[in-house]
Amino acid sequence: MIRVTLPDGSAREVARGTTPADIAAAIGPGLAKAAIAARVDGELRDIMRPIEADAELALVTTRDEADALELARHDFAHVLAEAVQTLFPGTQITFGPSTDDGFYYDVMAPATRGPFTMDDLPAIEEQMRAIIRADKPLRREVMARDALITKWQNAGESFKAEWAAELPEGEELSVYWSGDDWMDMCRGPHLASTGKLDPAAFKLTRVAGAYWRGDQNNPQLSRIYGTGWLNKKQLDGHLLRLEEAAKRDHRRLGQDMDLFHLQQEAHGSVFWHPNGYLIWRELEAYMRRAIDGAGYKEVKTPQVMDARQWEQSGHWGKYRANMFVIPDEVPNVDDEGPVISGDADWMALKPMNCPAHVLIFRQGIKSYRDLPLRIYENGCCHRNEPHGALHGLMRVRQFTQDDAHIFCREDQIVEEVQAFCALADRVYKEFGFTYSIKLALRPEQRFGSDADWDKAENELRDAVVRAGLATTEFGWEELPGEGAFYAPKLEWHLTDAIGRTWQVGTIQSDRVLPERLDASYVGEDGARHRPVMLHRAIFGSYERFIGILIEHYAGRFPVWLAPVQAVVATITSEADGYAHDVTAKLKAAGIRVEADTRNEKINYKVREHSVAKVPHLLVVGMREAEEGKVAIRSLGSDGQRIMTLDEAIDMLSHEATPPDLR
RNA sequence: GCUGCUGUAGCUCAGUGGUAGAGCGCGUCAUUGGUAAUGACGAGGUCGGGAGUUCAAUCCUCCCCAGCAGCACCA
Repeated sequence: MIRVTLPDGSAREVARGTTPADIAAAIGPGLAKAAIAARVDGELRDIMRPIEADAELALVTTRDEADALELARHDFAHVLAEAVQTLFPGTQITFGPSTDDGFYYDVMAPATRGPFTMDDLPAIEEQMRAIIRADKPLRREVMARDALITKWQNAGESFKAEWAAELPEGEELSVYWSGDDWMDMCRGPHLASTGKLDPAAFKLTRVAGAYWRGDQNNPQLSRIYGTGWLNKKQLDGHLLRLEEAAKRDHRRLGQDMDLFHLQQEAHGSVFWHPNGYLIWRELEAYMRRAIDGAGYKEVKTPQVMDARQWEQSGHWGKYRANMFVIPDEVPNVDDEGPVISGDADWMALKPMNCPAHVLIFRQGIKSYRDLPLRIYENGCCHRNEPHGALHGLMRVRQFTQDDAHIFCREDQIVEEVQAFCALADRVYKEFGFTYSIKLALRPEQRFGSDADWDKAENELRDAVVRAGLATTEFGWEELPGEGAFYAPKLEWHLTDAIGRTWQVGTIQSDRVLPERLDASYVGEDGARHRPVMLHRAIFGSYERFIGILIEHYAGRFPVWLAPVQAVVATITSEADGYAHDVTAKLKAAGIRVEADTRNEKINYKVREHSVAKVPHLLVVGMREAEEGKVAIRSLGSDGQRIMTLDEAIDMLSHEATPPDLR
């Protein structure tokens, strides 16, 4: 007999090999029906898996949503794989986990056909439903590793065989049977049968290529994605959320609101339209006020530098594949087009600003009294990114960073990092973001001794602790192996209005580049010392940050950022004169305002400016003209507020004031 | 860069082996209307680029470019 302790503290003596399902049945028929899995000593397990020793047992029901979703999604993935193999014999299966909103399975289509496409999905979905309706029991079986490898090899499942062969020798591996005719190697757990899944709670969403084991050098498989839930209501809710997110897509809003465009002749580089560039200019002005107040000096450095400079900084060796390289020569003017002689020196567009900032530091002789020296630049960089990586404003080939480098002494690092934490905190809050901070620790491939890394990691950790931000409330987390090769880094992850996260800000300490580029200062002792260089950014890049803001605000920018802050719209042409007066006064008060005196009905104008997300619409007809008032209709509200022109100017001026100036 | 899909008017999209169509937008005219689309008329496209098959290609084939989704990449 073994002793099983339940969450309420009660214990039961049961025969060895009793299953959680047996215990649920013994407790009551309601629980027997509701229980879908079990936690045995904290580990999630099949409800039909026998308990072999004394244990703490908690039965899992669909009310334990996180566990239930995880189980269901994992099962959906198995059902997907079974369906694909049933429909397309010869397909090899590989790996199929659950995801944040569903599941996927990577399969290798049989050689007789190409990769799977979207067109295959409806039939696969139908087959999955058939498997669910058949309510096939999911049975766990333990097999010897070697027997399993042989079995996979015989079945022509080379990927599965390869994988099993990498698991420790002599280990027993579990497989799961779906009925008696299909199995997959899997650690589990699973629901008791396919019928526990809701056939209306999943949808296959897309097909994409994915490399075997995530390695570019391996064969590419077909990854079939699905979204999976416990019931149809959850699925519908999820699909609705996806639609809502799609409406916020910055590429769509960028076009609708006439903010920017991209075109193939300059792919990966943004054409900013007047409306979009107004947002940029406001952000730039905001950031200048921020860095001026925080003791930074702004600089501007060359776009193109000689390759020798990049060799010295190390970029030529490590980063050249992503650099735009240009010959320093006058092109021929023959009809055939430019020919590169091969004799010219190479130059390159800067992919980063750091070396140029070190070169500024190196001009003249710096004293310890000059430190910390904080050099800021709205630095326009070019990086030749893999074409498949480009994405709207989020990943571009030309971008402008809010980039600064702080040159300081060892003993100033913690203080500087702490000050940066405070600055970043203020900025992110003023844009309405919450955030978490993560510390990316030393990677496998790195420069420097372990002692140096201990020191560098401690400095960053220390600063965040002292800033009081290293708490779970701020999502503090340490990420082993994620640091840069020369230094650990702190990362700021923003959470936007609909709960998505974006990594933007960063600060990292660097002792490598000052060494390579021979930056030094004269210390109190009269000797030369190496400064430490802190690389830091808050927006990350203007392009990406604006993209994030568009999605965060769903295009409804706060007034201070809105490209057009107000429109004065007339009801009849008799009010045109008054409308122009109002517009002129608002302009004089610094409001970005336009007059709409077109020959259109007020309904039309209201609709158009609402769709364009103009924050305030000032409607004027003869009534307002005679009384010197305006009727303000604000975005997001149906009503109107009648007020005098002076009151309106006060209100708009206040709202149009950037948060840091209020 | 890899796999798949897509590329037709400014935008969203139909469509056909015999040199193209809608809605919105744009222009003109009428209308002066009180809070989410007034009506009529009109202009506008060498159907992403190149090559091939064909009497004939926007449509079929091949190559290239770009976009989308995912993968890989993002010191």
